[in-house]
Amino acid sequence: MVFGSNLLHCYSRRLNMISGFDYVKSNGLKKVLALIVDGIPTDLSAIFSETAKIEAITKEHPLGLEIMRHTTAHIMAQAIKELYPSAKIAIGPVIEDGFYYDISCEHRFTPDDFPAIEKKMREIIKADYKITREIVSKDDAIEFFRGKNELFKVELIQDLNVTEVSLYHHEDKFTDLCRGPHLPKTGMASTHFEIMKTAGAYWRGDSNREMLQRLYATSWFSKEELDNYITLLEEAEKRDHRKIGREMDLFHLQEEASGSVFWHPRGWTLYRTLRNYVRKRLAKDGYVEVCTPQMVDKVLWEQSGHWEKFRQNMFISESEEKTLAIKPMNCPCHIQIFKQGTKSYRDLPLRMAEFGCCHRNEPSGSLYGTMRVRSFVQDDAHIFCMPEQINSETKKFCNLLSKIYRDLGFEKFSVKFSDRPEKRVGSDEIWDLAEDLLQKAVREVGLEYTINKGEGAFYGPKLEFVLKDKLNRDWQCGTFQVDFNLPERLGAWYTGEDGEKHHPIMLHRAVLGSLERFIGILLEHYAGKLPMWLAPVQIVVATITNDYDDYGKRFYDALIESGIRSEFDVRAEKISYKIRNHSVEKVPVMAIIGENEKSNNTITLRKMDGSQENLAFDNAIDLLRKICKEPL
RNA sequence: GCCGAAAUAGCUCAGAUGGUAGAGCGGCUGAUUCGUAAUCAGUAGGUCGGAGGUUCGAUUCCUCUUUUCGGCACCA
Repeated sequence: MVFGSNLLHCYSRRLNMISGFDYVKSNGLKKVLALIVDGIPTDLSAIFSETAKIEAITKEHPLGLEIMRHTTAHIMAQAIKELYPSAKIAIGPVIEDGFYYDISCEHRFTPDDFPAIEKKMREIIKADYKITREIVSKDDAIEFFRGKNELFKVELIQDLNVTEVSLYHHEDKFTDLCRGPHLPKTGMASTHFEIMKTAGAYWRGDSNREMLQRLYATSWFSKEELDNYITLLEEAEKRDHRKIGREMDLFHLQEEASGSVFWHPRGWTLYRTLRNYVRKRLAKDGYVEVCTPQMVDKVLWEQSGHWEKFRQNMFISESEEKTLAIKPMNCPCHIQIFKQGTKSYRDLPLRMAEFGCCHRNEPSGSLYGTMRVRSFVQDDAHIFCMPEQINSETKKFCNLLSKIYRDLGFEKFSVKFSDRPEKRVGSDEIWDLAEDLLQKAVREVGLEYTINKGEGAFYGPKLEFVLKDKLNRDWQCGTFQVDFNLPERLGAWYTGEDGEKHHPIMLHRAVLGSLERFIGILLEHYAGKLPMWLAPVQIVVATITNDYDDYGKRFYDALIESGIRSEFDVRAEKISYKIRNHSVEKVPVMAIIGENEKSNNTITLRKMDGSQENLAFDNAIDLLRKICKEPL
């Protein structure tokens, strides 16, 4: 049993109650930020039964950092209120790596304001205000915040389904609505914080409501951790695919084609290499590849439901009397192919793939390099099958996906299982069956997964596959969706073993998602240093002086003959200049050719990390052929 | 789409209370022929994102607009 109020203090003896402070003191504990009492995170000021199960939260405890950051968020709000008394505070939660506070204020915050706010925060920490928790009735709390003109707080409390709420006071300087727990004193908050940026954010995440100013900040217990975090951000910035794409001359974007990528020769080589690799993997798994129209009459989109559900995102065109839409997805077209002729259960499963270019009119504010574009190609396929084939197709897909991710250098990925949403089509029996089969199949493959409750597509449950990159960032790429709906809407049938007509089940699936986005992920994951088989230029042959150009040419010709993507650098430059040049371009290997090589009929292969080996001419070719081979 | 910021040479960036712009790298030309991440010299690049307005004069001030960046919302 946990009580938040000090009013109970006087009864504590008689009821065998003890306060958190007493507990800490009597157990000789130090540097305790908060407690966990019978499993519930609690302030040190709390009073609880002597028999309660207690765990101390220190800096080392996972919750310690979170609680400290939360208190720091309150301190930031207090600082802002002191500097800008008219500011109204909304919410200030802890997030990964820090916290933010949403504020409504006449003053427009800019980074120039940060030092003053930070200074004020340090003053508040130094003043070491006591932080106390108070339980008040909902009505009192509403009255209190209304009196302070904190109308966001009033709205929050009104919407809470409780009779009492807890307030946190920084002595008489500042009060916030909060569930807690918090540090006992502002002085225990770390001074290793930094306000990072401002941004707009809708009140309660609703785009119809007021846009507030959000101040993001980070905070750590030690300077070292703060510095590490800043270094990590800098590292991420260096890996930015837009920057690397420019440096490696892979692609560009420009005003006149906002949201579409201009792929340069090197970028397109990477693109084709990736696509060909996936093609081969698909072929091995019994997929067939098709190509369907770019523009399709509105009528088809009306049948599929896209016209109703997805129209704002579609580019529309016209021709004579007809309204056409540029396809945002391939699925309706694949059903058209399925529908040609008659299909029997013997034709199933039919795995139909297409690297079709899709266009979606994404909101301008969401565009981001090649990661979020308006025109893109997915490694898309639809598997037409019978219900009893869902299990084996799921397993087959999961195996394919694991192989592809591993080949591309992603060892870790997680799986989310999204089950039936509230708004859905199809009977509960069908959903039971689909979820059951899908879940059973993932389990049989041996993949761990988490449940994403109610997040399935309206037509069926789905699996989502999330990659972890070298900076430990998550990227949702793969998807596997069970669809009972579209084949029916668009009139796809097959003749079953029973001689009756049935609608096939359609499995929508992609491993990489959009190739544009995936290439962005690859570039950031590898910081541009792509594995040999993906590198647009695999090797540059560089001579030390022009005296060795003939010998170098022989090697270069042999490389080209072997299908290795090579360039030949015979500029009258120093070898160190050439090495720097091609290192910046992230070419994985250079062949260095000078007197030593020519007179011994050898080649020196130098990797980007500086390591190198000297090999006989033919052995060098053999080695390069081997290491340039795609992993199939 | 919303809030905020930004847009100057191919890239990274500097600059002027309003008098038509500058550096480094890169490019080009020449010299250098060299052994592991920048050889030297010379030279050419700009409607200062676009359109209007104020002004004798605007890249600079104002308005609109496009795009980009950071978030929010969106991501069937």
